[in-house]
This record gives sequence, structure tokens and C-alpha cells, in this order.
Amino acid sequence: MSEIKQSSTNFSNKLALSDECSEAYASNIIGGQWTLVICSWLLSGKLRFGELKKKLPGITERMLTLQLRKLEENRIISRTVYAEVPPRVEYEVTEIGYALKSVITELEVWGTSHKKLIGE
Amino acid sequence: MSEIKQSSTNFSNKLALSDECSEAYASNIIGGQWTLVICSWLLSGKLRFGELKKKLPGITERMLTLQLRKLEENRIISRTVYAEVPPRVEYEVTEIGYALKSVITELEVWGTSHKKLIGE
DNA sequence: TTAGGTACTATAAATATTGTAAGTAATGAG
DNA sequence: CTCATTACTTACAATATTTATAGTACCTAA
Repeated sequence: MSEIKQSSTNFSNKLALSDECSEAYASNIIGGQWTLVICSWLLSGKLRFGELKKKLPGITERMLTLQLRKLEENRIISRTVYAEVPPRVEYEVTEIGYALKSVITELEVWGTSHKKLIGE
Repeated sequence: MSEIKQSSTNFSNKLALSDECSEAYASNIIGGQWTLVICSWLLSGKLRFGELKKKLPGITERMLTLQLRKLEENRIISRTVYAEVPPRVEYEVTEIGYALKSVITELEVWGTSHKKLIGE
């Protein structure tokens, strides 16, 4: 994440695609390894950092942080810090984040039937 | 593409996610840089390799080939070779490929409204 | 004074994906 | 024989994403 090279061909290709095709644009935003699963969990209610971590076996704290930051940047989730010790931080979906629900549903439907097809 | 390391953490993470979440599974399949755009074009009719290339400014032949192969492996598109010279190869979506239409539509809808929100 | 919980950050390394540049096969047209 | 056309393939280089590991700050409770 972090460092992207704005002079790379890859960067300008992505830019051009995003510009023309909203579906490619969307895919760039929610296409990260853990992104959809995080959103999926948050769609059913706000969660703390540690709670999310438990829901995602295998994720590292760094990855979780990165993905959450990216989601926050894209205004898909909001972050609330409580001034307590030990710290408490809660994440929840915004309105546009909530709107991902139908996307996720369609992906699930399609994924399920694709799995079935391939499994035959 | 080509070489994935089946012993990597990344690989097993993806596997585990795909296994549990159909939306992550779907995302793994259609998450490539050009995948959705290619599908999008093919949804409106079969196209030849060269035609696709023209529709996708910036794609290299290598990338186009790789993406088409992956789509074919995943049975999203089918490939027909005509025994002519110069060669003619046509690609078209399969049934499960056609079912991506609603996914793409939702992504477009969401992408468009997200763009709008961010643009404000 | 020391340990412990929570939500991180820093740095480096490993993997994965994408891009560059060049070449191939087959055959018909000239 | 040579060239053009089409749909690739190959070898390698650059970039992007993900993982590994080890910290940090803060206060509280023992």
C-alpha cells in the first residue's frame, strides 16, 4: 500500500480505467485482499480494532491498520477514538459504506453459484 | 500471474477467505486489473483478440492474454479458434460469465455514487 | 516498580501482479 | 522468396501488495 509510483504505467492505466469505467473504479477501491470481508463484518455493526482482528484469522495488525486507513480515506468507514486507557477505537460503516451491501450481496450470489459450477 | 507460491501465507489466507466468504472468492476471480472491463465488453457481444485490444487502450498483449486465459480457466468466457490464416479467435461470455452482469451493474451504481460523493 | 492491555507504527523482506521488448507460426498475396 | 497479418509466447524488469517481526505510548492495577 502506502507508496504508489505516480509515474508508473500501472498507475496511469488504473487512472484511465477508473475514469471511464465505474466498475473498475469501484474494484480499485474495494479490491484489497481483506477489504470486502472487513466491510462485510462492519455492515452488521460497529466493531473495535481488536474485535475485527479476531474475526479475521490470519490478518496481521499492520494489514488491518492499512486496510482500515484506506477504507477511512475512501469514506467507507468512520473511526471513533475514545480517550480511555487502554485505548478504544470503534469502526463503523458510513452511508456510502452501507451502500456496499448490495454489491456484496451480488458478489456472494455470483460467487456461490460459480463455486457450485466449478465444483461439479 | 502464472507462478503462485502455494506455500505462501498469502496463498493460504486467500484460500481460507475464499472458502468462508463467497464475496472474497468472487473478488479473487474478477479482481484483476482488466478483468471487469474485459467482461464488460464481452457482455455486449463476442469479440476477437484484436478487437478487445483496441477497446482497451493501454493493455499489452501479454496482459490481455493472461487475463483471457484466467477468465477461460474460470469458465467465465469461452474461446473459439478458427482454422484460418491469419488466425481468428473469438471470445464470448459463458452463462456464468453472463451472470456477472448484475455484479457489474451494482459495482457501477456504487462506483458512480461514490465518485460523486468524493467529488463534492 | 513492574506487568498488562489496546491500538497502533517502523522497517524490512517476501510474494504477486503488471509492464517491456522481442520473437514465433502459419499461409496467402505479390 | 519476401512480406504482411493475427494471435499469441518468452524472458526479464519494475511495481504493488502482503507478511514478519519488533517495537511504542498510555494509564491502571498489583
